[in-house]
Amino acid sequence: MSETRWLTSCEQEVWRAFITAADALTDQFARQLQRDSGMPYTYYEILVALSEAPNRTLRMSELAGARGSSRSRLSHAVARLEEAGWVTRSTCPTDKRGSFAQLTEEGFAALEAAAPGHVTEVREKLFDVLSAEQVGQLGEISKAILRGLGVPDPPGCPAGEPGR
Amino acid sequence: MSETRWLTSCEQEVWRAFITAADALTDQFARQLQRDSGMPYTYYEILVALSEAPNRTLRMSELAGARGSSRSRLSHAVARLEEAGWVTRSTCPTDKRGSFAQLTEEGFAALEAAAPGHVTEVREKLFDVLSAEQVGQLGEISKAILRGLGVPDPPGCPAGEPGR
DNA sequence: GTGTACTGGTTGAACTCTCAATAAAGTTGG
DNA sequence: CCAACTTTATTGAGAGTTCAACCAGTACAC
Repeated sequence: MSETRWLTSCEQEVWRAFITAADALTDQFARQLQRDSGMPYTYYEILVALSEAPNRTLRMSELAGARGSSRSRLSHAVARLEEAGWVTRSTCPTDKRGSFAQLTEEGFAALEAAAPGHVTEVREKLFDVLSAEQVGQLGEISKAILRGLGVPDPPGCPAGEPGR
Repeated sequence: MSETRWLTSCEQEVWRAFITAADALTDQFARQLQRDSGMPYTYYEILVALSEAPNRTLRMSELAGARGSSRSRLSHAVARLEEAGWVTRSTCPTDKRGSFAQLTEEGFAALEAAAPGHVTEVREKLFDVLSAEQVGQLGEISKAILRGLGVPDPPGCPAGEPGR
């Protein structure tokens, strides 16, 4: 054990600004979604993940792994989503321990209804306040953090592509 | 109402990397604190805010405002911190509606015990994985986001100060 | 003064998340 | 084959957050 390497005042400032901004931002999005679409942000993410999967279906464990969610959390969440009629569960025929979660039409409709408001919020509160250069920097910084945490980052846009 | 301005694929990638990184990072810190010091991150922040206040005392509303916490949340949290013996409450003599929260010696000791582990985590998982340039960029980006959200950012280090 | 509105803070219920325990199905090695 | 282990998913209790409702106490008006 060595001595604690304390933060310099500059680092402290950056740290506080970052944690405050990240927190306020996620809070903003969570509230917007809850208010306008009646779903927590984590549930929205589940619906998004399912909507992008082949046949709009994923194993519970894949769904949990897709974002850093625990199995337990997912069980509770999907139970709730099933109540809402947005997802159905079925057991895997080849491995009877496993469960599939599938997005229903209602779930997809709910997602489509929620998406515009959410995207608008992300654009206004994040991309509109940053320069193109800063957006690039933020991407690099985020990836560096993810690497440091041992989270695999998805491959992406090779810096210069027009996009969409 | 105009058309939704959707995200380009590059923007999507940055957005996901950012939200994932911010999430994983805060999660990491929250777990580390809970595991090693038995307190949630928000409680740690409350103790920090109190420790920096004159006489280690703040009005409940100031404490709530200091970070984006609701009054209700603070009431519950401080009630819990009082149970733990880390904070005491007293009514304001000039305005009998108001309450003061004051950090106890035990609370200060708990904070001092928790700080090194937390700071070490912040250094390893954030500052060690970024270049000095990126740290500066992250500071600017965070401040821009805060401005966009209407959150006043504290004044700071004028770019070039050695720090601490 | 009394009525009205506002502010500071607390409370309770509903909900989400975490952690530990559990059940059930699959895997491995003698 | 069967016992020990691992994996997949669920469950229940406990803790924190949110939202709405709620008391005081204060401020402003007439």
